[in-house]
Amino acid sequence: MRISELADTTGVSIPTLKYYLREGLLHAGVAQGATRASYDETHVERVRLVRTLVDVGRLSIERVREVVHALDEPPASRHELLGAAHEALRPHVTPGVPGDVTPESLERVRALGPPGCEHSPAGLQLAQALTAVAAGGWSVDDATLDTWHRAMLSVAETDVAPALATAPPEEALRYAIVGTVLTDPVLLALRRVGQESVSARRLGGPPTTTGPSASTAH
Amino acid sequence: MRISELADTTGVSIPTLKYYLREGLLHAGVAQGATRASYDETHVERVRLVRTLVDVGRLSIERVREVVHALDEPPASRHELLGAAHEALRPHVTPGVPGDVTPESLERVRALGPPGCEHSPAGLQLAQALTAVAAGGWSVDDATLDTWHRAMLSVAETDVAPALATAPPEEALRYAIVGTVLTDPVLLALRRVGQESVSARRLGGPPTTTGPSASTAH
DNA sequence: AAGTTTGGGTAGTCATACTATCCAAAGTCA
DNA sequence: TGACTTTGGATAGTATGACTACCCAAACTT
Repeated sequence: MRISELADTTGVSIPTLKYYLREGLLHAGVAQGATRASYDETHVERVRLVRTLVDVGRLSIERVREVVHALDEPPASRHELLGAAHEALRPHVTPGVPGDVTPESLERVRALGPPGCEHSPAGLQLAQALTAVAAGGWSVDDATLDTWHRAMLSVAETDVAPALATAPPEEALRYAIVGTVLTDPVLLALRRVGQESVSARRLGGPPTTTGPSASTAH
Repeated sequence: MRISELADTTGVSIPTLKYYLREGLLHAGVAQGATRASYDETHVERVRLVRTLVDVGRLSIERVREVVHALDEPPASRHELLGAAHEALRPHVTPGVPGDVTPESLERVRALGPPGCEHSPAGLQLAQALTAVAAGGWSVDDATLDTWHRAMLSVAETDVAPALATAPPEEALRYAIVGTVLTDPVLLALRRVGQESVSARRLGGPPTTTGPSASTAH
């Protein structure tokens, strides 16, 4: 497969592919002479991964580079695998604003999860998120946090598929990363749908603006 | 309060405040002569809102403008309020990639929620997210989606607070927007913490790299 | 009166993510 | 064989977004 075919099948332009090559997001094709190289399915798959991370996950090119480097050297042990995925997908922190966590937030994380979880990438992300909540003048009480924890635990039960345990490391890691990036928006959208349901029930109205006969124009 | 004081109390520089003024993110102060204007608590609060939306929510300036305009003209009815908040917080869609939804995705949304939900902002977001999942070569089966739906419904129960029903519209809308922006990252982090718990239990290891063979505790 | 601050405006900067051009060697088709 | 196309490799340019710098004259402060 030549670069033009790679461009055709992935829908990504040749200059952009060259850019990805330069930036180390895409491994080089097999050189066949000075002006020819051939690409295969692994390149198609990689390009699709990059596009998913960029378009859906809104990861920066730099972050995508971290992800693909992690894929090239996946951790040997199974328990490190999720940590690596979570590390790669850590949320964006705006430059200038410190990504610090308050001791209080860290303590809440410690109280919540299994022992040691406050040192895992996920635990750190939680602590940062809780710190941001407090900094934003908001608050989440312990009962609410517990409810949320249980809810997300039931989500996590469906996430950790057998594939994660049996597939070869690189594949399992890609599975975890792609699955998380693609389904995070689904969960957030389901939250909003749920809010509309609850609101309709509590406030006695339809979820959006119009009546039960649902014409829904606005 | 002069602009320099507003800058001091919010930690945002004067040029940036002027920029926000120009862009319509911040309402003008009360003019007191040609070269003086006074700002008050509403300005402080607005600046903090903008920073939260930008730093935590990663909203573009343009999107923030939409949010503040919505705040300036909050919908009269209570059920439109959540819709307005969800509309303002709709996820970023990359330019060039169509934000379309497939009929299949829309059908799944219709099957899931209350009648009419597929036309609400949240329902549309869900359909888009499901479409992106399929486009990314992933799949979410109906059982999983149902589990997630129930989980997020229990989250939503805690979200729709009495404050939303009793506070004046503008305040209720800000409450909904800020609350959602600040707590979305908490939920996603909890999901990851949950994944590490489940993985540790299933694969028989600690959640990350260290520690004793711990805990199916929770 | 000297110096500082403000509003208002224009213009410049910086980072990110691409695009565009150029070149010479290599392949392709007539 | 020779015109045409494609490629790899390199350099430079563009578009956008979010600020940041500078300037000015009219207040205001001391």
